[in-house]
Amino acid sequence: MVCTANDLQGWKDFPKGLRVLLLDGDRSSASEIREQLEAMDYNVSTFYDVNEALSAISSSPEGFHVAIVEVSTSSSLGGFKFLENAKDLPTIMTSKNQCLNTTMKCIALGAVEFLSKPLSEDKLKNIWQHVVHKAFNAGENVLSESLKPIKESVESVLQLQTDNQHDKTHKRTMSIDLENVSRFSDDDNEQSVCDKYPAPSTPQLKHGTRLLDDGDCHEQTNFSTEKESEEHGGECKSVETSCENLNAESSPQPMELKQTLIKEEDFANGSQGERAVSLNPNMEKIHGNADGNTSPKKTEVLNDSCEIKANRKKMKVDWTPELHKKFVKAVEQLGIDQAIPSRILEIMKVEDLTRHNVASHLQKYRIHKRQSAPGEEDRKWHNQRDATQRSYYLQRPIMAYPPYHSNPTPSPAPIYPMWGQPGSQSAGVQIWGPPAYPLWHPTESWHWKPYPGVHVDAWGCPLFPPPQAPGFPYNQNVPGLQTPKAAEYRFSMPRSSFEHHPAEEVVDKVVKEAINKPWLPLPLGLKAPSMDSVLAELSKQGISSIPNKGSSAPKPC
DNA sequence: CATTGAATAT
DNA sequence: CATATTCAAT
Repeated sequence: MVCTANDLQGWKDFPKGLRVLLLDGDRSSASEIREQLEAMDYNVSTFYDVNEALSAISSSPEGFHVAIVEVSTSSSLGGFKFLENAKDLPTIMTSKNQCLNTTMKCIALGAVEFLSKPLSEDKLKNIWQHVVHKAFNAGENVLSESLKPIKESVESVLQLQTDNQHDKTHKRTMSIDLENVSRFSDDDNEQSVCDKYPAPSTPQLKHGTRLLDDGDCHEQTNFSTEKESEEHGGECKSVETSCENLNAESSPQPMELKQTLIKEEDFANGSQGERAVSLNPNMEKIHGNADGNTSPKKTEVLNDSCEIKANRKKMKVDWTPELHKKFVKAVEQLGIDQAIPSRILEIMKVEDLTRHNVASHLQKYRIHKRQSAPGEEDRKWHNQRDATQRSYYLQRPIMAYPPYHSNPTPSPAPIYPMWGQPGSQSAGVQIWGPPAYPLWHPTESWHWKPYPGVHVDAWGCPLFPPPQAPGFPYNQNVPGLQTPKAAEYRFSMPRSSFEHHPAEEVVDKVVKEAINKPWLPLPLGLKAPSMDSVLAELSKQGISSIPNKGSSAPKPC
């Protein structure tokens, strides 16, 4: 998306050669600034006198893209004069003393930005944005010749992005893209805003975006799944084309930000396709499905008409296969008992995913796990009929009621399906570890969108429980259908744990686990004792009264 | 007050 | 449907 190395690459050269008019009465200051600008490969023309600068502009209207003008208290006249006479040139005012009044006046007079001195590379590096902004927001008629090439350049870059974005992401990601874009913008802001005062080069961005949501900014979602995590930094730049220009005449009360909010719906709906906003009418995202499971990339452009931009509220998370994969991986890594949203989130490291997002997905994940036979490869997303019917079936054996729940009624209740398995990476051995639950293969089991399960139907159908272990919930795998891992498990597991008696310590562990976590299914095919039997056992032992909850469950002798 | 999982809404 | 949001319990 906006931030990939490639994209950035594309951007990198653009500002170079930008023609900057520098007007500063203080020679040393001027040369200092000039150096900084030139360090960024900007083409700087220095002037020490307003009139000279203005005449230069008039004699060469297309000679400059942007101006940086000093407006010191002493010679303020010059600065403002320039501002008033060079309205076609995006002008950035600078001053050593940042008095609010001066700042406001500058802005009111049409300055695109006010930067307090000393100027730093940080403050200067983004000045090109004003140029782009101008290029896109000025009416075609007003667009000076010098800006056209820039506009074209930008357009081509954007177009490029679009084209390049074949990677991943889904179709409906468009909306997300938008998200991204704005998000990045924000980032930019944050960065610049961070360093002390507001020296950001993109004032418009600020208002535009922020105010709107802060409240729920956490809800963001963007993913470029994978990679981006690495390239964070602050290199991403986004073009902002906000519409609210600072009008020269507006008086000192810039605080008036009225922005147009866009309802999420706009995005949601619009994102379907037409919503491309924009600069470039034809910008759109392109799907590319290189390899089966990757999805297309998103792309976004912002429109220049005054309405897009900001609202980046929370868009829906698109659980692409990649993302889901990460999710699953995390879940597996954590193991069933630790797979909680916050942890999963940590492991996934997908920026902007929220705990809520994960929780929600986790919920779905668990549900699916529950429904599909525990050990297999997923399958069936479709025959819900089957799924539903079977679900109870499958679950029942696995459930472990806490002892006091005697109620033998087949309620779908407290079952905790093992949708996640301890350690997928750890070979079979691990299985024996702590939780010691047999692995069934949760992970892949969950076939995500891309491919429908293979032998799906055949699979965990409750109707065809594995011959060998009707009562053994973990063994529902049907021989031919399992994945290699599953098969492996099948062979190794049964052997040690069933054909022979498991080692004592193993049993201990398992029992311990079972006691500590009564909500989990009992391992080893054990069934929870019925209340009656428990009571009976207790009375045998001379215990007639039950403590009532709190106190731990009766140990399975 | 933060997290979790389930229920419910969109 | 797939996600998000809300809710009740920890």
